[in-house]
Amino acid sequence: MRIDLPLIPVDEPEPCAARVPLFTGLDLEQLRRVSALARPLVLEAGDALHLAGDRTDRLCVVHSGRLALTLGSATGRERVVRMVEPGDSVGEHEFLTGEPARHGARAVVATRLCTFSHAEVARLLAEHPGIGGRVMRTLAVRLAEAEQRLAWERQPVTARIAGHLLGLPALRDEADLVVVLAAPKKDVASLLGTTPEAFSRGLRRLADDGLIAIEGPRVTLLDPDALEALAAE
Amino acid sequence: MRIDLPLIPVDEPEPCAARVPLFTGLDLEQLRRVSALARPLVLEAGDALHLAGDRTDRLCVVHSGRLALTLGSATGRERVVRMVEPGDSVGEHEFLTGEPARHGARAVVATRLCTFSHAEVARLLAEHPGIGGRVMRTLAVRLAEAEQRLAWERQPVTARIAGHLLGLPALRDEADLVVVLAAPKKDVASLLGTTPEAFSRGLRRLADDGLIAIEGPRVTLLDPDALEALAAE
DNA sequence: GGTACGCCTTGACCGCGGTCAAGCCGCCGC
DNA sequence: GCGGCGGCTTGACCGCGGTCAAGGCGTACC
Repeated sequence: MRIDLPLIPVDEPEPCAARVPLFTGLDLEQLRRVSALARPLVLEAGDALHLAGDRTDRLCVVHSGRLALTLGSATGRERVVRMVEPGDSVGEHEFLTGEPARHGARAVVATRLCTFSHAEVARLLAEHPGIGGRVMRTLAVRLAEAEQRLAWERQPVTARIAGHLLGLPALRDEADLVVVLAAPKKDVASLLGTTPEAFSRGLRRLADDGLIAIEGPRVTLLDPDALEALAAE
Repeated sequence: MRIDLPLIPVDEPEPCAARVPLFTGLDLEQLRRVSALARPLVLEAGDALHLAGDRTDRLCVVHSGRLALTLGSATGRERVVRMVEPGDSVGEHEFLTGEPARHGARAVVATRLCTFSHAEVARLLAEHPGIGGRVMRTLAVRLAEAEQRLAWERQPVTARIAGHLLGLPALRDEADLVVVLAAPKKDVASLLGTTPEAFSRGLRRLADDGLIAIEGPRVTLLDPDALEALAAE
């Protein structure tokens, strides 16, 4: 279910655009003008932003929450290929190529975003050349991540899990590092290219071996070095 | 073994830069100036352009031949994650982020390329804003391809092979479509995320089922519809 | 010519992980 | 409360494909 309320008024002290890396470098006045173009959008966990094949004419920037981009055959066998984190954007491919969306995009937790029409983005790009450079860098980094995952696919599930856990933002809890899974386990499993069952068993094995401790979505990294060794194969 | 001869003199009727999509849109005079900056390079099959971790300060455009970009652990378990075809370039990530090369790059057939220093590329980007857009689009398309492959990884080997064959440029030979594998089979296997043995068996099964005929690297697509059905899962 | 090497194929084995099924649990609505 | 549902876990099964090994074949080099 979608709600179309302007959650982030443009006359807030900090314009919404200021929070997204895409627009760093713009001065305050420019940020206000950019923010004025944004149309806010709120998704609840499970809501679809769009489906694969949809025609979309908006570029979306995530402010809080998280989107899963899925790809797959019509017969339900879909896979999460990327997570869109706060500060990230989605829809560059459609903007740059004019094609319909190739991913499905679904909120895995409650998510707030701002959307910009393709025409507005094109104007922003023309007026502020620095933005183009940031788009390029973002795309290059995403490409590197996707290819990294391709190379990981051949490794055993436990190694992929270890690598994934190490890549999550970690909190210090006394002597231990604690991470929180960014999405329901079935989605994390899909992102890692496996099934919920195998993911569950993989976590289990790491816990049995004393490398981690599991409490729901919270995972304590008891032995980061051993996890590194596993992930590096 | 590398040879550093200027294979493509800058005073050729058609400047070398004219052949690469990156520079389409520049006029003849601009193309000549760009081409004057290029340093040509020739690789034989098997030669490495650079290894993972190398510091590189050049962006390379492939004129003919083909590069395999590999990623993987130090222990020899490397995987081909992308092929760089004529007209494509390699080194954008390093140019945009300043990091050392994350892929290894190796010629899978004899390959001619032109290289540009990062400083020259930066100047070209600043002077010709249109190039930036093409870089973005190229990166977006590569990203889409990488994510497509991620989604394919869960399918059986024969399905991935079918999809790969259908993606190759096809020649008409009388009533049949014929494609030629772009690299030694072991490299194609790696690109598809499997082993030479499984790839060989997969091709065999498709041939036994009458979908294709194999003559060395030449593959005749006897039943494209059935291949499509397989690839679509 | 002979030898050696790399690529490809085929065979045999077997283990990881996908699949199906059942059970548990928390959450939500009635 | 109760029932239903969806997410997660665990168990059992087994098939795909990874691995090791051997052999054929083309090619390069001496």
